[in-house]
Amino acid sequence: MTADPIKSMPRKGNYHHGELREALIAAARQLVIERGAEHFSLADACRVAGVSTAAPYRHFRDKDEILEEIAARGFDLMAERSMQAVLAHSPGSIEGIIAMGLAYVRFATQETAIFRLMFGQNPTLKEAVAVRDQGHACFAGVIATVEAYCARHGVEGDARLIAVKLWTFVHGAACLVIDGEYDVVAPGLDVTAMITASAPGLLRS
Amino acid sequence: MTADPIKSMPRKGNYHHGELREALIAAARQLVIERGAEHFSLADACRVAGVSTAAPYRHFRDKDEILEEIAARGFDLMAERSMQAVLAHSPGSIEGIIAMGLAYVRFATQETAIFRLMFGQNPTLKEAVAVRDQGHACFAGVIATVEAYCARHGVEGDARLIAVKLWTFVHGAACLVIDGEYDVVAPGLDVTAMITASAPGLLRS
DNA sequence: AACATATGTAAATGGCGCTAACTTGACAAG
DNA sequence: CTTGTCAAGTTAGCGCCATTTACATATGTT
Repeated sequence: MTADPIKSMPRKGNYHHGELREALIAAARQLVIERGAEHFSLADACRVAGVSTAAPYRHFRDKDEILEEIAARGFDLMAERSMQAVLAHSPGSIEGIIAMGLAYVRFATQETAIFRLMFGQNPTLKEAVAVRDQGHACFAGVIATVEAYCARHGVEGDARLIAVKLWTFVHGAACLVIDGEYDVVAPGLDVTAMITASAPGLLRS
Repeated sequence: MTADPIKSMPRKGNYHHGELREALIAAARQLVIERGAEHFSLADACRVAGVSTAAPYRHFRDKDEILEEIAARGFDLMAERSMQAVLAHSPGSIEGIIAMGLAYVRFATQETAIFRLMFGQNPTLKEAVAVRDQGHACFAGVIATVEAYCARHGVEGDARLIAVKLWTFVHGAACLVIDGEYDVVAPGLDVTAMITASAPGLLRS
């Protein structure tokens, strides 16, 4: 009775999964992407991972904690994509800053459900220290890039404030794009062009 | 047995409530404000209104429809507040435009849960025609105000594009403020000052 | 070999969204 | 005044979900 050929299918004969934590995160992430965070059920993730609905509670406090983990990794991914975009251009150039902003919006449109999870969906998620730290680390890259620009172009203003302005504009664009708000109000708007055109003005002071 | 003094308390002796639709919207709105849309349960709204959990289905398709109604009225309220802010200043002045932007952010901070409901919480909500229409009407006021400014100051650019830029910036600020993102990354940031300082640049082209 | 611990399961609880079938009250027609 | 109809309530129940409790099984240490 050790080997039940039916139940052993999802994990290969092991009573213990071995990597259930990662498997659950992967399953949950996929389900969030497919159906949105608000229609995500932990029970579904368990079915995908092939475990009982009680199993996650050996690895996570509750449903929210698994979402926090996904959000935190989302910040990682976004920081990585942004940095890749910056590094494709010469250091301290405005092209690098624009590329970073466009990467931000691209991330929001490509990983919409994750982006929504990262920003504001659930107020309790923001309390999570992990999420805050990742968000901070992600933004640190933006600051550094803007500081490089200011240094190279002799801008007198506070680099952090300029970075915050850029972030504000780009974040607003990302939110409005994924919500389809521009479609209602300004159909056919070229968001890329808008950001490219607005960047110099936002960097001026 | 016509008058049951116990059950008649919430509604005054009527088997039929009479204004249940409005009562449910009011109860739901209050609960959304208190606990956020994701922790709102229709059953709670029923308890507040003093009816059974099946009662709402005589007035709403499902839980989402009552949230749609609340979101749509949120756009009304926001449009009203924005217009009040504009009208406090001379027509076509930059002060009016700044006041409108600040009113937008103030709405987000004061009615955070409603604002979150209006923007992006639930993708299915956006499909609702009522919500789209209200959003459009709300933005129409912004366009008109910006057009008045452009006309008075001889700005050559497309008024609609300028309005979209302003909206983008202010929306980004509103989202980041209510998410507490500025606290993490730029503690003590004066959002009002940032918007006031950024407005002239955004209006330039 | 025996035990402790980590990690799984099954079963149960309580809440929710939603539906079906029944009931009540208001109102119009005769 | 009775009667029939319809809108708008109710109760009961289904299935799903999050979470907990008690139990079972691997794993690794001694």
